[in-house]
Amino acid sequence: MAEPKKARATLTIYDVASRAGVSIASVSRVLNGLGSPRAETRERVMQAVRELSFVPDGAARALSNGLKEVVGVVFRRGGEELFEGEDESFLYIDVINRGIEVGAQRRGFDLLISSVGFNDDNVAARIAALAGKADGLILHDRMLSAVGIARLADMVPVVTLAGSPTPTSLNVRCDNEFGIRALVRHMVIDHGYRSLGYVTGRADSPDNRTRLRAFEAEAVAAGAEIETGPAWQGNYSAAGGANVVASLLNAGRKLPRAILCANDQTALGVMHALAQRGIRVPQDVAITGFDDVPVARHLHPPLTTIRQPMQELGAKAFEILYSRISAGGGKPDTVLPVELVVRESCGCASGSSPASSAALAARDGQKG
Amino acid sequence: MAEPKKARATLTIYDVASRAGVSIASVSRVLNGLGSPRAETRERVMQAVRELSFVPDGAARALSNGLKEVVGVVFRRGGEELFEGEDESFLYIDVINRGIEVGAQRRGFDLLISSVGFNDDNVAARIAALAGKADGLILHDRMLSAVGIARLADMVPVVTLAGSPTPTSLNVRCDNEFGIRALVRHMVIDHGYRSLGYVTGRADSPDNRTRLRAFEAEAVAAGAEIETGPAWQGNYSAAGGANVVASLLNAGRKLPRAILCANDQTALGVMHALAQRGIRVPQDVAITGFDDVPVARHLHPPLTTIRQPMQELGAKAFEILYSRISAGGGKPDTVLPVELVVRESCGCASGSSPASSAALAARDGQKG
DNA sequence: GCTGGCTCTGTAAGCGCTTACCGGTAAGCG
DNA sequence: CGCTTACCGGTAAGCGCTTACAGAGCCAGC
Repeated sequence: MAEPKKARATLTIYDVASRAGVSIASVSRVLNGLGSPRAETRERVMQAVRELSFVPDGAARALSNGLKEVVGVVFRRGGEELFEGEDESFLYIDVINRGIEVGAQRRGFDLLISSVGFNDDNVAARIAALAGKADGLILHDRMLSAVGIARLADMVPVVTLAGSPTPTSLNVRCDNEFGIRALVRHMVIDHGYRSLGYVTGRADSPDNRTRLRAFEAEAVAAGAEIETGPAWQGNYSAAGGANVVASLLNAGRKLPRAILCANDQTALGVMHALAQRGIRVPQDVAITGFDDVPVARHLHPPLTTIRQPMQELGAKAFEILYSRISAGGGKPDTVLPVELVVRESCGCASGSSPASSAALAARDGQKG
Repeated sequence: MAEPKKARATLTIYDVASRAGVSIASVSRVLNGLGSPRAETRERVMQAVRELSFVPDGAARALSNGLKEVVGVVFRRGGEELFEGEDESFLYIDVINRGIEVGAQRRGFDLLISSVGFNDDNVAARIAALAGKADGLILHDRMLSAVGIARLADMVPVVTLAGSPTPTSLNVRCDNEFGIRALVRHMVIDHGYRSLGYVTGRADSPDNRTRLRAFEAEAVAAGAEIETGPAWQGNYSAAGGANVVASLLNAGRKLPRAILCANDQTALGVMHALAQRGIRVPQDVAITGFDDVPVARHLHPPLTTIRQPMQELGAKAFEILYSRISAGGGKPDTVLPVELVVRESCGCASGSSPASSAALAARDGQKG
């Protein structure tokens, strides 16, 4: 305590070395557990490190060994008109990020995150700046055009989420098609609903297109009537979902018996709009989501949805990026399985068994 | 397009310089907008940069000018037994982080985030590693002991959230006391509830102690009966809240007319437990939260709570850290105002005016 | 026509770390 | 007892950038 506090004039490995009476090389070796320093040497270094509260500078380290141990993560922040002024839009993004973090920590990496506003101007510049600070980038859905991604991947390893691989970037996604098919089968075969609607996500999302196509194909195959088209265009936000219902109703259209939503947030908005008109879920209209975000189970009624292993998705994305960083190469497109989560918004009773012929059939279909 | 792709053998400023036919100093100056390069020089550099897809290395830059433009953010991830196996626990943390990010972006900083599991062993080491990669750290509530924080602040500028300043670290927090007082007054004076319970947060949280004290003081002042004690000990998680209610009920205790919860997550758990027992909110028991997390308005009934300007809290924390980084010094303890948000869980009717004598009185009390 | 003063550009010295390489010391062997 | 072998530890050369300093043109003025 008599120790006069070292002035905040950056402490370096030289300070530690001189205090311990050894060379900087020894300090470095002790700190990194390399070589085989004598016990005494090690102890003196550790002692000095403790006394000085020394932490090696990450930038210098990175510069020296060419590895920053940082992965950049870019995602889109709210942006479009917000539902009741709030930003629930980042719910699922955060779950994925958590997964990335879990994977990263296993390798001593940290996450450098940067969210992009919907109408930020200098997006490319910001992402480039981030790229300079990281060893690789993970891009959430819809961050950049395919060209933009390809260009970016020229500078730094890139993994996209729920997108498509480019010649230089890798991609990880969930099995959307299977999920939608399971949902449609549950609604049509298990519940016997004959008319289905589908509120889409943003038109520019690959995931969205895949889901819509799967919906149409499976519904037709199951012999149900479907409603789609411009009136059913949502945008992955709760506000988008609410809008679709409001417009449909205002136009005097009759709602189908069941409405599948492109994601849980959309379902949230749809249910909200339905509740405002006094339409009951699932008695009048059954609703399903997609994602299984944390709040899905807390809705009234609890939302039947497709669970994407989002945390795993993030962890996988990191692993792929990591192996690309350290070894190069890597599988261009990785698909993760999804799972039907039956709750009550589809019309199933609380606590009833979710095991259904349709779900199983869909699953078999996937396997076969 | 004939251009053979530069091999991924890190592109440097030298490559750009030789391609543009200028020196590396000129490249650097152009990239940073320093000096006054001739238009032709600038153009040639930019051209080369574009052609090569060059991005300057952040580590080298940081090493050279002593600024990484990175803030480390540390927070605690779920950890305790999770409510229905999910991690809603990071809801409010993410809002704060978003605020930090907004502040950071204004200064060209990015966020390096690292969450700490509840029983991770090497927490101090991980935080130290993070410190090495950042210019400063923002620590969420309950990350480290006061001693640990002080030690950390020896190495790097530190700002804590909802904690207390130490001789070397700064702190930013919300006005908990005012919030609790406003809530108590609303319940006792506006609604006339005579018996109040308070489900606490984690015992080791400064915020929690402040809130509990304010609750007791204000309730007594308002002439209400209060219930506290070990049976009311929560832990800021939904599971904690649910447990308190379950234990109380199992012990045959009668619940007070109104229950204030240490935060929204706790309230979520309490309401869930109440619903399972068939106890109605707010008819049988009124509930309030604290935080106003995004889902609070989507609960049934919508949750009356205290809105903490969490995003602003984050932004403020960054600004304070930034000025500390660039200028040193800084206000040790910053307090942000909070606001009563009246919804329905307290017993107010949907859409009724929140303006109340109690809230205003409490506000006046604060001003005076 | 030559010099002083400007402007722009290049050279080189670090920033704090890792690590290849080499020298010194001690132990092992003939 | 002298030389080899092994083992530690120290010296110094970068990693890719910024920037102080100095040099090279160029114009204006005497």
